Amino acid sequence: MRQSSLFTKTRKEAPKDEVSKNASLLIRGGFVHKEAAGVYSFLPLGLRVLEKISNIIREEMDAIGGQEILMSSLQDKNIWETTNRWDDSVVDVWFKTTLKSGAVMGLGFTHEEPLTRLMTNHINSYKDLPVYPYQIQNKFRNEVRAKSGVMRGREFIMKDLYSFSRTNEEHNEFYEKSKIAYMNVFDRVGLGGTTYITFASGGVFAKYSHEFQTISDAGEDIIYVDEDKKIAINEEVYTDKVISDLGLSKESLIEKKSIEVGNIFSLGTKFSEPLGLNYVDEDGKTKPVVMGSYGLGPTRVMGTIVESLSDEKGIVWPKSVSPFDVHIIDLGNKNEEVKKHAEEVYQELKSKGVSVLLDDRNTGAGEKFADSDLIGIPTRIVISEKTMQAGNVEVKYRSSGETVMISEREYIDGLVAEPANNLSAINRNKLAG
RNA sequence: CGGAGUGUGGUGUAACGGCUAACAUGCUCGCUUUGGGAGCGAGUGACUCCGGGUUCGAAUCCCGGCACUCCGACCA
Repeated sequence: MRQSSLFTKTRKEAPKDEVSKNASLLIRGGFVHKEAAGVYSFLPLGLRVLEKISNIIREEMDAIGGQEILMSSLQDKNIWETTNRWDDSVVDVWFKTTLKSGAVMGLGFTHEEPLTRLMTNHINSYKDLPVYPYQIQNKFRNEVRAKSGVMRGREFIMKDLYSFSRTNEEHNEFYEKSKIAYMNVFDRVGLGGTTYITFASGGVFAKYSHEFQTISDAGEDIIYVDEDKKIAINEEVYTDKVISDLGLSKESLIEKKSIEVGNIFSLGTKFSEPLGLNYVDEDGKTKPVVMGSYGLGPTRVMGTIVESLSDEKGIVWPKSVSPFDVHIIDLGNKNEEVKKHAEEVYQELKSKGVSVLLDDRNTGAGEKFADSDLIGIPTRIVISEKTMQAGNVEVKYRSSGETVMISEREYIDGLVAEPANNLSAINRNKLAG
């Protein structure tokens, strides 16, 4: 894409009412637009990042048997009354709205109820199980206090997968697989090193639920991390008993602030029983389906990446989620030869399947560099009189700041487009096993 | 929901109760410049969040509302 035609502009200063680092940088870079507290629109650059994150999640969910669907946001109140989750005194984050007829509907904050009911149309026999539908969809939560930029919004995007299994054993098997899939996601988006599987309160059907917590000062949660075992305990269940149950010792646990980027729950038959989601087993008996739910928010992941990986100059996107692979800086404003050449390199890279943002604007070099740092594309290529005369390109890596002069031909020929699906072999094997 | 704070051109700021609401940035035009937000000049752009009140006079003081931010509580 040509930057001259990109309708968003960067800003030197963030609006004064944006304090959080993620919103400040995302707004300055032109990734998002704030509509209201906790409500953000995604602009071209931001949407590209969001789609990349979502696609990574899709690949990992599909790899463990997920089937993507898209459910409605408007929710039928009757079904939520069945499980006693309609009343505002029980669930205080509902947005509710009234139809012309006078009927009241809700805007979904999660989807256990409607999906469970939906699945009664499709699950009858043990032969129909297990099954793992998921969606990536806008969720609405009427938070009393939105905060931290895109991290805690009133409208946000969430991937929610629900598992439907015959037995607890079958459920547990999938539950363990989902942990691997989740860690794959966080690895791939660049948060692997700082994200921990965290034990949290489980509810009626399981001793624990599991959260995926990324260490960050911008976080709202407190967890206790065991660095060696790569697991953590949420403050809410941090007791001597839990520590010893998990085979950990207090001495090796370090208190950290963290961001909850995902969580998975065993639901047992909490929803299948009241909503009548049963199946006939091999023995001819009717049994309730065993369920689990698995949440992961692409918008929050995006915010967490910004919080974790940005520096004083701007964002530093990992390649896997960057809006573009390469940022070409064309310094040939007054030199048609240079301009033309930058255009040629742009076209050639595009033809190789490399996604490129070409800064062809007629502005000063300093502004181009500053914007490039802010936008945070991992690889920057500078094309100028200097580089052209030498037959070189200057390649600068956003994360390290390292600059190399390299033969242009050699560099272009060496570039290979990212494969659409780049699950690592290691992760593949883990899943196969 | 408790507490605190803030609302002034697109953005960031200034203005004792008193002249035509100032400065920077952005944007437009011209010239200059071209490897780190460069320069000069000319323009453009604000019913000072909304509604009342006090006053000869309100961006400024008072009341009400709305919005936003922060701290806390909350976060199936």
